[in-house]
Amino acid sequence: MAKGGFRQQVLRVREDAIVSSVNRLLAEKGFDLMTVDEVANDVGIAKASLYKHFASKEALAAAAMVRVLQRTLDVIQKQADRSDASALDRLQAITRWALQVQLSGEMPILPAQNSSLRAELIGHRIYLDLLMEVSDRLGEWIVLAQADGQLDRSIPPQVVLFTLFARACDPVPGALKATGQHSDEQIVDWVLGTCFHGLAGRPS
Amino acid sequence: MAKGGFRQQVLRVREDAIVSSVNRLLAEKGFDLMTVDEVANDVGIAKASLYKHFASKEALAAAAMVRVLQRTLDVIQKQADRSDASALDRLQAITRWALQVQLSGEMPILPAQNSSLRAELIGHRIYLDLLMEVSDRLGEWIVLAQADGQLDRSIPPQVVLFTLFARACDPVPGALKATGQHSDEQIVDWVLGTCFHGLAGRPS
DNA sequence: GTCTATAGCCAGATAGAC
DNA sequence: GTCTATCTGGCTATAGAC
Repeated sequence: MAKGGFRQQVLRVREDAIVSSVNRLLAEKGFDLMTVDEVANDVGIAKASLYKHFASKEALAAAAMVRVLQRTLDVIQKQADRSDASALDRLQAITRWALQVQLSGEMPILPAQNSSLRAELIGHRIYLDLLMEVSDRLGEWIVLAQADGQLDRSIPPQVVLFTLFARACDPVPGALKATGQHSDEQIVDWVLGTCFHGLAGRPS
Repeated sequence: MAKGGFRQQVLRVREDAIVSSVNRLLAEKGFDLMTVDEVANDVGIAKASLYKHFASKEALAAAAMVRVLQRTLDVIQKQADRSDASALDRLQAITRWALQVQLSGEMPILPAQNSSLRAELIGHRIYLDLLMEVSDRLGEWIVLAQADGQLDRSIPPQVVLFTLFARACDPVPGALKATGQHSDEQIVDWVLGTCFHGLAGRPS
C-alpha cells in the first residue's frame, strides 16, 4: 500500500466521501436529475471545491462507476475462491449481491442514452478495463455453466451476460419494495428465481 | 364515432402527428433528454403552437403513454378473442408484441425517477384508468396460468405483472440489437425465452 | 484547496402580432 | 392557431479573493 503523505490521505478520504455521495445520488435519481449542487451540499463542501477534484459532472459519475466495478470484481474474486461452488452457484451469488446492493439504494444507475456521459465513459480507460474484466470473468463461468448443462446451451453467452448486467439495474425490485409489502430478502429471492428459472418456474 | 366538425378533425390529425413524434423521441432518448424544441421541429410547427395543444412537456409524455396503453389494450383484446389459446399463450403473445414494438423504436420509455413527470401521471385519470385496466386484464390471465400450473405458483401475481411491464422497457433487446449481430426476431425469441423459462432453460 | 459570487448556456414556457 | 421573439429559472462551470 502506497499511502502517500498525510495530506494525500486526507485528500483521498475526501474524494471517497464525494464518490459515496455521487454513488447514492445516482442510485436515487439517476445522472440527469442529479445536480452538482446537490452533491456539494451532501458532501458539505462548496461546489467550486468539487471541481478541484473532478473535472466535470460526467467525471463524477465515471468515478462512481469505477468504484462499483471494483467492488464487483471483489465479489467475483470471493466467489472464485470458493472451492465448493459450481459455475452456476457463483453466477447466482453475484447476481444476488447486485440485487441486494440495488435494494439498499447503492447501485448507481446510468441512463443508457445520455451522450455526453457515454463519451466520457468510452474515453475512460480504467472504467473500460474494469468493465471488460468483469465481462471476461463472468463470461468464463457462463460458458462453464452451459457446458455443464446448468444454463441453457441455446442462449449465446453474450445474451446471458447482458441479461445479468440488466438485472443489476432492473426496476422490478424497486417497484416491489415501494409497495412496502415484502422484505428485501423475499424480493431478491423472487427476482433471482425468475431470472434463472423464469416466470414459468421449474416443472415440478 | 363523433367526428366533430372538419376543423376538429384537422386538429385531431395534427395532435396525432405530435403524439407520434413524442412517442418516437421518448423511445429514442427518454423524457429528460427529449426537448420540446425537438418535438416542434420534428412535427414541423413552432414551439409556441405545441403549447396550444399540450400544456407542458409532461402532458406531451402523458399523451404518448395514453396512446401506447390504448394500443396495448387493443392487443389484449385481440388475444382475448382467440379461442384456441391458453392463458400462458396470451401472456407470451402480448409480451412478444411489446418486445417487437420496443425493437422497432416505438416504445416510449419513462424514467422511473422523474418527479415532475410522476406528479403529472398520478393526476392523469385517463392514464391511470388505462393502466389499471391493462393490469386487471393481465392479472386475470396470470392467475389463470398459475392455476393451470403454467406459471410458477410460488410467485405472487403482482411480481409476475411487474416483471412483464419491466420487460417492455428492458435494455437487453436494444443492447443486443446494437451489436448488429442478430435479427430482431432472434432477439425477441431469446428475451422472451429467458423471461418465461429463465437463463437455466427448461430441463431437457 | 476552500470559499462567495457570477458568468454562460440551455430548455421550458409565454407575449403579442397576425 | 400559428408564428417570431423573448422571458425566466436552473444548471454546469469558472473567476478571483483568501
